Amino acid sequence: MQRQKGVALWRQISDRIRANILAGLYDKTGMVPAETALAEEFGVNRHTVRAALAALAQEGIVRAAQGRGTMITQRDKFDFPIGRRTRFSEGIGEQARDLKGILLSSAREIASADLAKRLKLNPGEEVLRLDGIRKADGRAVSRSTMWFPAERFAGIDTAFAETGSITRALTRCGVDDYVREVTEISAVHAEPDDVVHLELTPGAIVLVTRALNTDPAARPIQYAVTRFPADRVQFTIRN
Amino acid sequence: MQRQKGVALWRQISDRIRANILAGLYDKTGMVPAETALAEEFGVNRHTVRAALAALAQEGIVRAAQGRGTMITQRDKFDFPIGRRTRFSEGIGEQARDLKGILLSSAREIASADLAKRLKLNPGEEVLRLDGIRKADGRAVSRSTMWFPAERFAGIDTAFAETGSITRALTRCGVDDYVREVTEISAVHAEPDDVVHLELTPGAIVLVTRALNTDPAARPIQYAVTRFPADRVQFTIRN
DNA sequence: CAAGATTTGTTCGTATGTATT
DNA sequence: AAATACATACGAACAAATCTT
Repeated sequence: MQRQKGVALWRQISDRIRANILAGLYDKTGMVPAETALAEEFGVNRHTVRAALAALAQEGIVRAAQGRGTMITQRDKFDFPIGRRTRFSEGIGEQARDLKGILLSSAREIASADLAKRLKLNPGEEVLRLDGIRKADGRAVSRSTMWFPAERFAGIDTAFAETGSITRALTRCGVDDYVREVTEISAVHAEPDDVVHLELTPGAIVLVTRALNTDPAARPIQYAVTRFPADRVQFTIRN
Repeated sequence: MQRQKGVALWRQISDRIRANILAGLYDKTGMVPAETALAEEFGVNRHTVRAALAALAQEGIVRAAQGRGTMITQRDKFDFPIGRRTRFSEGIGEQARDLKGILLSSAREIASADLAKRLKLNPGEEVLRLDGIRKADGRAVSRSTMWFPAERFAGIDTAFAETGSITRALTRCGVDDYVREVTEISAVHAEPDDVVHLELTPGAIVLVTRALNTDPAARPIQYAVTRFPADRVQFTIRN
């Protein structure tokens, strides 16, 4: 490896590996060669290769797994429209063949002060909390924690588990229509749980939405915090 | 430092430094002690401390500068509303005292195929490109590249430079009103230019919006790509 | 299933370069 | 000019997870 002055060695190596990936050099196995092999190839220390790979992992281009190797992870982005009629299934609908929601866990709990305010509940009232993930074509595209007023939506957990769709689960609870009142969007680094459920690398980016849905009478029916892998999802707001 | 089994040393140290920062231990100087000092304090190698600090820099909690030290950077988030009437100055308005837009550079160029389509221009028509940053209370909150049809908006570069506001610059060009047609939101890691202009750490998160504004007659007047530091900004969409 | 080989993850040591004070 | 502090790079060793034999 030639030492260009002013550019760190690991950066140069990172650029070359990225170029190799884009050129399809490793397409057969879908993996980057072992760190020791790359170190030898570029004539540098294994640490230097690791720094280069860490940068690529940051970009979401590769994903390292202990004992297995460093896999290449390149995929297209889903576009997720956000608006008054936002519905997950319809939004992703045409972009994926296989779409499913999976209920991870559910619980009945007392609403926190903040949550009670958002859902316009009285202090002490109970809510149903549902944790779930959504997959499109086998790839995890979101991870949600949702809260519903417990009294009105008893049984929505099983309805969601069976249908895999919030819209259909709400229909079973007598809500034929609902609208998205407000959506907040922010971005953070992936937490350990994100890494597991969304199949990300530590340090990857997660887009976070906090959304309130109401029924046609403007009564809050659901508050949801959803986390999306930023390398697989973007949002579109049409006005 | 006690070796908890199963948790990497640098992670434990990272957690302790973060706790120290949140506890206000370093508030006097606003800086973390030097790496060598931390290494001695925790009884580990300086590399291990560097790994811990790198993780905190990733989270946007600290920011290292060669030769100077590692500074603590914690701040509140601005909330940026997105909707049909989206205007930067009004959106941030009440959240900051001092707000200004700074023109970095401007150029007249031929619209790319993609851009011409978005602005509904004929192939070969020219556009004005403006690059600028916006600061709120002295902190950079966004970095934009904006394109305007060159013919209709001649002189908007100087108008923006003088007023520091797109809305006011457009008024000077005879556009009294405009609406946000569509906004795309995604998130990526900071590029070198982001690090410089938005005062970020490498690896920090940047929220990217791509927006199209039109005049009341639905004619496109501006296409803008804006990059926001995710640790300082979030978006809200009200429906 | 067990043992060994492979591959990434962590930690220490050491040295030198470069920017800032 | 000198001291300080972060940035980069190499070497060695062992741990942990995974795969192969």
